[in-house]
Amino acid sequence: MPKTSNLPAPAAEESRETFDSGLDFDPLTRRLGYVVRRAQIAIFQSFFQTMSVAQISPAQYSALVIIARNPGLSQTRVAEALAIKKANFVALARELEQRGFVERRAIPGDKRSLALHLTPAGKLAYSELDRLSEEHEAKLREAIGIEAYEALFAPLVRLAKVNSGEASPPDQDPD
Amino acid sequence: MPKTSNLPAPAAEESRETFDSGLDFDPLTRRLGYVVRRAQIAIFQSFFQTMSVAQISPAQYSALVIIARNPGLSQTRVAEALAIKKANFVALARELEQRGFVERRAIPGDKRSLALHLTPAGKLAYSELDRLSEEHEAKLREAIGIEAYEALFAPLVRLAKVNSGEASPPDQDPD
DNA sequence: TATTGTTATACTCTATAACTATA
DNA sequence: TATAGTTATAGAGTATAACAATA
Repeated sequence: MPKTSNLPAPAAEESRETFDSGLDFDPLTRRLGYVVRRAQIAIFQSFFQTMSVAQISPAQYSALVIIARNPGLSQTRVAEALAIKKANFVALARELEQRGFVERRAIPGDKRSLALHLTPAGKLAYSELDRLSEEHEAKLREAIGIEAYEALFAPLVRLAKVNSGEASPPDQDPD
Repeated sequence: MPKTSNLPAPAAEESRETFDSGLDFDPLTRRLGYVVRRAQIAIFQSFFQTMSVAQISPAQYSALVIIARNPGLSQTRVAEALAIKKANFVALARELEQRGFVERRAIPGDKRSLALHLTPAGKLAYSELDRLSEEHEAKLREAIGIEAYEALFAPLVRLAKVNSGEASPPDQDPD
């Protein structure tokens, strides 16, 4: 077992943590977008490693979660939930269907929509994916400590909603 | 306040903040990769809005910062610092050169390398970009509060280094 | 008219291989 | 042989427009 270093977090003060390569990253380490992007890339790489046995991408996994927890949604609704354009969700849904994880059922009321459900095989795969992804979370927790880990979610979710309402800055020139 | 335990416990309370659309996002809101990705997308969109007057992308901005703070680096070194493949950095560097922000100087010692420097126009543009990007940071700070904002950097930088050393998990089957 | 699923398409990012000129 | 800059290329991811079937 790797030693659980629960030292009181580095505290960030004046010696702000930076990236390797010994260069001056100064303003960048204070640009949240840059730091979040670098973290996201690293986390996805780590995710691919942990999930490699399951051959599942982050996007596929997120779609399976939404379908598993909200059975019967239409493709458009699932795409909206994931903030994916419905046109781009077609290939993703088809892939999941061809792998036998997802079924598209015709709906009585509306002949245009297709209701998405997990197949029995999909449910089985999903429970394994849930276990693997939780294993991945554990790796991330160990990397940064449980308090820091837990503290990240709320602010990041709020950041994800930045822009949600606003569209036009101070001075707009309509026309 | 959540008690600081380092139990492998799932903790995570019950009322975790989630995304809009009223659907059940349950495991996803506990998947750091998903939350970080959604935040990154929103922050970049916000960045594009704030920086629209300067017509600069996050990647271009990050390159300008590295060149401004570390004058004389070769293209390969700048690309490495930004975790961009040197092949993909060519177009980026060329764009910055054509806009008159960056100059590529031949080096006396090595005829292969090109040393990158900001031009006077580049330095002028950079100071304006610095102002605008700081303005953007202020928006993000206001969105989530300054304490949460400040607390994000250190753990995210550490997350960005996940994987940096390790390549093979516990059980590997070489060949 | 509006909406669902779909196709086609384009544009950006990213990853790999290979070339050239130097070293 | 190795390295810096470059080209070409292929693969993802994403965005828009448009279409047929249905509402």
